[in-house]
Formats: sequence, C-alpha cells, structure tokens
Amino acid sequence: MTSTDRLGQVDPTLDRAVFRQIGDQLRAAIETGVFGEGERLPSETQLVAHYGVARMTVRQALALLQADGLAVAEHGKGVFVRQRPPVRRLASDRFARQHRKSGKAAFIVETEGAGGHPTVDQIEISDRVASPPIAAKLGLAADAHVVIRSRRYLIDGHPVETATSYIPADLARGTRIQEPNPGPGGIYARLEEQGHTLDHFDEEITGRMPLPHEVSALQLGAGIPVFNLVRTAFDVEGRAVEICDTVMATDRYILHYRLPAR
Amino acid sequence: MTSTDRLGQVDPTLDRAVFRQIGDQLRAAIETGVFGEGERLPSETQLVAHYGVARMTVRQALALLQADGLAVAEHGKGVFVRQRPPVRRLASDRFARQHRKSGKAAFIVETEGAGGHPTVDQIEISDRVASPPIAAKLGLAADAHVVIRSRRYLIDGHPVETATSYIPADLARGTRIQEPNPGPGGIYARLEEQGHTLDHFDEEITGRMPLPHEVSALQLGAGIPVFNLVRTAFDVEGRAVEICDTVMATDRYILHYRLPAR
DNA sequence: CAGTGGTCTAGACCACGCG
DNA sequence: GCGTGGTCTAGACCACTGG
Repeated sequence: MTSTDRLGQVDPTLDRAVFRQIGDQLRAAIETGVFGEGERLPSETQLVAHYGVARMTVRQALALLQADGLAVAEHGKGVFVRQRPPVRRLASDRFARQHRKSGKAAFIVETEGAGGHPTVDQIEISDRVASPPIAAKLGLAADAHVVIRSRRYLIDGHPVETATSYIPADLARGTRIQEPNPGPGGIYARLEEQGHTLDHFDEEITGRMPLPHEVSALQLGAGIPVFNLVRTAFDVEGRAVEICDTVMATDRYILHYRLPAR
Repeated sequence: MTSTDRLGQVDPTLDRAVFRQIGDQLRAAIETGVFGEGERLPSETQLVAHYGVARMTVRQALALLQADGLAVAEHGKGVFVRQRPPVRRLASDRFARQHRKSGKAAFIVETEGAGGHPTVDQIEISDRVASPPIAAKLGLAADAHVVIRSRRYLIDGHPVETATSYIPADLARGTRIQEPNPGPGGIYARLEEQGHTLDHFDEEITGRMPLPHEVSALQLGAGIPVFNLVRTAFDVEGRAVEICDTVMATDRYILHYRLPAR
C-alpha cells in the first residue's frame, strides 16, 4: 500500500478545476485522519503519477492547503500536515493588580505557570514625537513626545508575540520605564508609583494576514493569521497613560474574556 | 505613462526569487498609494512585458498579494487593490441587560444604530444529543439533548457572521427558543423568564483561515481570516445555559473589550 | 470582438536534506 | 546520489467582461 491509495480520482469534465478537486481530496484525507498531524503527504511525484496530471497542477493543489494553514512544505523533505503548537490562554484578568504585586511581568508569570520557559528579546526603547493616531488615542498634542518600548516575547525559544508600548513622555522620562528592564511589576507598577492609579483597560482586537516583517519576527508559516490587540490603559482620572500594540500568532493564542451580564 | 511606469526591475541573480521581487514591488506600490484602494493593478500581460518574465511568474507574484488579502482578482476584469469594507465594532457591553430590554436582538439594535440594514437568514433549529465538547462545556450528561439554533447575519445584504447556539433541552423545550423568532429580547430574555437570570458571559476568541463552507457562507475573499468567538452564558447559580459559537469575517469586525484594572 | 484572468501541460534547472 | 520541493519557461485553450 502506498500513500496515494486512499485518494480518489479526478474528473476533468467537471466544472470544478482539477487542482481544486485534488485539493479537496487531500483536505478531506487530512480532516478524516488518513494523514495525521505531522505526517507527510504523498510527494508531488507520487501525486502526479496517481492523478495523471502535470506537476504544476498538483503544486496548485498543495498551495491551496498551505494557504489555509493545513499543510507546510519543507524543502527537500516533503509536505506535512501542520502540527498545532501548544496554545496560550490569555485571561482577561491577566493585568489585575494582584498579579502585578508579584513583582513579575504578566507574561513571565503566566508562561512559567503553564510550564513554559519565557524569554523577551529585541527590546528597543526610543523617545519620539507621537504619530497622529497614537497622539489622538493618548489625548496628547500633535507635537507631544512618547517613550516607545518595543520587544518580542518567546516561549521555549519560539516567538509568539511582538509588542510596542507608547507612554506619554511626561510620565516616562526619568523613570525606569526608559530602561530595558523597567523593574518589578513592569511599567504599570512604575506608572502607579507616579500617582497614576490604573482604572481600566480598553482592548481592541482585529485579525488579518501578517505583514512580511511580522512573518519573520514571529516565524509564521503560510496560512497563519495574526491578532492585532491594541490595549489602552486608563488611570482613575480618566487619562490614557499607555497604549500597547501587540501582534500575536493566532495559532498560539486563545483570547479569553469574562463579561458581566449587566 | 502606463501603469507599470512606477514599478522597478528585478534582478534574477539575487537570492530572492523573481516572483517574490515582483510581489515586493507591487506590495510596496500598494502600501505607498501608487495603486489606491479599489484601483486596478497592471494586467498580467503588462507585467510580463514590463519585467520580461513568463506569465506564470507574474501570476505567482499576484498570488502572493491575494493570499495576504491585499488584492483580489476578478475574472475578465483585472486584479484590484482590495477595498476595506466598513467595520463593525463589537462592544463588550453588547449583551448588557438594558439592551435586552429594548426588545430587539443585539445585532439588530447595533446595526441600525450604525446606519446599516440588518438581516438574518439560514435559520435552522434542531434538537439533538449534545456533542461531547458541547456537553462538557454545558455541564451536561453525555446523552443529554440540546436545542441547536444556527443562523447567518447580514448587513446591507453582505454576510458578516454565522452563529450556532446550543441550549440545554430542558431549558428550551416548550419555549419560543425552539421557534425561528424567539420573541422580544431574544433567547436570553426567554432564559431569564425561565428563572435563569444571567450573571456573566465567557468569550473565547481564536483566529484561523476559514473552512471551505465558511468561505461560501461569508462570501470571503482570499486572504481573509476568521474569528471564532465562542460565548458561554452563565446564570446567577453558575449554570451554563447557552453556548454561542460564531464565525466572523475579520475584515468586518473590531472586537472591543473593557477590563477593570483590579 | 479584444482583453482579462483561470487552468493545464511538459518540460528545464536549481537548492535542500539525508543517507 | 537521489528524492524532495522551489523556481521558471513557453506555450495552449478556456471563461468571463465589456464595448
């Protein structure tokens, strides 16, 4: 028995393009477990022989699966059913004050709690004039400065998320917010020390395919979309004190929120 | 001036594949506004002439843009820069009791408030044994029945979301929950009438590329991922009284949540 | 009708992985 | 070295759109 035995045939007289029919059959075989997670699909050569079509036709079929995130091609090895990486649950209370008091950043606490090894790299800090949308969200004048902190989060060496924070310069200058390590409890703890007791966060979530730089920063495979989560932190006086713009690999996250019914 | 004048040339000796270089140039041209939203890109024939490559090569380049949701091909017309449809903001208080009292479903109220014309179609209702994951989430025995309500939501005739609700049969049978139109305030109002005062909702959000049936149900173009939002409603006694599994086109939604800082 | 994208063929040469 | 996928060519014919 060869690996193409469980695949059917195609009918070139049908309306549906041959490469789509082949794609349908491969998809069905994956979804029914004929090819399990991580297993190799039949090679292009085998598919060409099995279906009696040109190589470009089977490549188009395989491209369909890859665009949908069902399969990944590995040069020189084969095309494999995509493995689902472990997911990280983001609970809506992850920024609760009690967690802050532990002295560790939310990402570190959560990851270690789930048995993973957290890392942060590519930390860059700058002090610049706020872009118009950022200035508007923070309620700042058009020429106001912000301290910008960007970094990348990894779990067990795999990148999962990039984040860029924007803090009004008058709140950040002269504090550890401008240092790579902002100290125990992170920048929220520093802001509260400055008298800006936090009241609530607004989170806006959008989804889309990644930009090229996001593909490389997050080592995203084809067919994996990203979440763009933009969180704005407000103090008890209603002032926006931080914006955090994060881009997350959707195959590594479940976002979890609890809403009151009233 | 022709439409390819603002594009550069490619260098076949570079490491980066020619079709990727062409894709990069088209992407840059779109991002810098050389080709604006809704505008037509140069035709395949024009690109072949401009770059001096085979047609399959420019088609691979165009496929890159389409997979990322930047462009859409229209048979017989051309390849166009994708237009962003109007987005719908989902506020985290959209299921607050006060809204329910208006007597209209949340979707209707919100859409009309935003000046759109809401429709619901493909309403199907059944009564079946709960699947294992649904039974587990609802805290039901393995052989328990649920009433399943599925439907599709449209705005101005464009599908934006499909939803499937699962309600324990003992709460739904003999009520309007089993009817296509569940009455004023929707099924949550009916559940509260049964004495199940709602306490909170849990929402879990994941993102992924759509399945084939979702592509057709939501009329999704290539390169548009979906949100899968699964909401569980709990009554004041802590019982899960409904699960609502929704699939949303990411290009039509911004999900908005407000979190307390403590 | 001419122009557009959609599908398919039958090759070619290359780069990678592994034994 | 051989099998794998990656890139590219130069055609062919088809289906759709619009004037």
